[in-house]
Amino acid sequence: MDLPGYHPQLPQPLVHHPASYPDNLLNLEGSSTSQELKPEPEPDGTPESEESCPVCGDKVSGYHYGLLTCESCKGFFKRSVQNNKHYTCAEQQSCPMNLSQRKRCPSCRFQKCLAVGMKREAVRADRMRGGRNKFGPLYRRDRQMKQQRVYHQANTAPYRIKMETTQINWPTGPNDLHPMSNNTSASLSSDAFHQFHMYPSSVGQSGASMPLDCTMNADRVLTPPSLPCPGLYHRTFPGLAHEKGEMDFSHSSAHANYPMHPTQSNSFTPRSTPASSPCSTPSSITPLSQALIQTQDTPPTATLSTNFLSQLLEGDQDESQLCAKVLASLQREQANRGKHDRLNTFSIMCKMADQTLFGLVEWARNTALFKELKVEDQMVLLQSCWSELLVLDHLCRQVTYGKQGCIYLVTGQQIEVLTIISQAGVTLNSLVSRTQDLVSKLKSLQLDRHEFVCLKYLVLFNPDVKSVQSRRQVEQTQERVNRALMEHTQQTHPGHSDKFGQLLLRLPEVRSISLQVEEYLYQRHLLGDLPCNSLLTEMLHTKHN
DNA sequence: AGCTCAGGGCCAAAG
DNA sequence: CTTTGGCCCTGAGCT
Repeated sequence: MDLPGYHPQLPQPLVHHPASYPDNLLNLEGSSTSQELKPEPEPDGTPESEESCPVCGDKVSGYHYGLLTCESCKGFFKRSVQNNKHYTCAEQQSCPMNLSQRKRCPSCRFQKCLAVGMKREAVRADRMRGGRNKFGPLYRRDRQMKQQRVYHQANTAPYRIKMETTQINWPTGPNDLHPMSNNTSASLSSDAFHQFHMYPSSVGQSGASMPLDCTMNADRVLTPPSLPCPGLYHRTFPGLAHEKGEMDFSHSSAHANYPMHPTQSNSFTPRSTPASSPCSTPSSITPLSQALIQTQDTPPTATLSTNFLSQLLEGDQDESQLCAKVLASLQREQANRGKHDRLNTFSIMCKMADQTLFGLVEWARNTALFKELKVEDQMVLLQSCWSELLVLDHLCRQVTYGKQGCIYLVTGQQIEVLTIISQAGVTLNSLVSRTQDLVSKLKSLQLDRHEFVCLKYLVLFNPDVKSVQSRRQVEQTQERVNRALMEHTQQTHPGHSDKFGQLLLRLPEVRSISLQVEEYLYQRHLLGDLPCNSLLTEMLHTKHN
């Protein structure tokens, strides 16, 4: 990836680089990618013919350099690699990529090609024509699996449920639980998040139920739910009780070996948020402005303190409250829906992100330094860095609570990374992988809470954002936070003189991941997969407009 | 031997 | 002039 230089302006969550490419190609590359962008797989047994290119959305013409792409992107990628092109983006490396705009920015197009999984090594150095490359057998296996999937769909129609953009089948036997089995093929790989929950005890019998609180081990066996705060998830949780066992967020039993949030409490009463009822918001008030307005009256939590760093930390969010708030919102959402109108997993993830985002806006608005800015500046800064803040928030959660090999959700639930990697599509896999790599680096740096908050500030107070009016003020805040971070790392890690630099060096990757997240979400948004009138969609719209 | 299909080349069209 | 993208050729691997 062509990472942007460090602009403390830059972020979301999930991603992996297949360790040994050929073995992973099957589910992670071609098929899945195309499916990620495609509303419905074709039931006629020739799904590829109608799939859309994961780079630009055009019609695919076959497998090219690792995955199904269109002829145009095939040619573009080939020329780029053969001629050793080095493109530069005139914007912020986040140009929209679709059929009509793919020619505008070759830099972003090439980056997207790489991001979705096109392989440089598949372009022959010797330019020899014809023949088969080393990926041929994998393409074939992938295609076979797709056909099996179509066959499977046709034969399990009564148990088929529609999940986000794909058709998901319940497994019908033990073999179906294998990652390489038919039901985990292309259609499933579009989004890991609706796959690793797909195995309730009454498999195939209850299409409406979608347990979100269970993880699966490497052998695809359903394991007990992994929840950090059992009380929050249990039926007896205040405000969440009596939602019936079929509720996705409450039917699991509490389990003993959950990590606990250090400040976990069951007494939290969820506040209502705009995002909890997005469609009731007046059209003239956008979710962001509403979020800004709503938090306007909250008392300042950051008072000028002698210790600048402590001041920065004062307004930081309480993880357990956020967790409860998100859960409550999701519970309400599901409760308001009919039995056959449950949110699918992708929508649930979007709701989680949306609530998290709202919390981040709330955090920003409650900080003394941010309050000093004009509302217009607050808006543009948040619009510029929201996804980076989400990524940083996710990273912080992983470093703080995450267990090795697991992704820790804001709801306290955990997902095994291997499960995602074995089933997710290219984009999601890439995101999960990159994010997990970053988590490892940050863990090894022994990042503490002060440092995370500083990174959030550095990202938020970005003087390079266009149309910032009080640029000098933003710049000064950023410099001040920068100094505070440097001094803090020198004090807490005197033997690790380069920790400060190492931390800053992680920010370009945060930005790069965030851009990939935005692009992925936007594609899903174009397919109508994102909940309407949410803060998340507003942010996506703002950038793409 | 014939078929498949992914990589490479060609070239008109577009910019 | 360069870049794009549709079309066709090639040839290893498969049946």
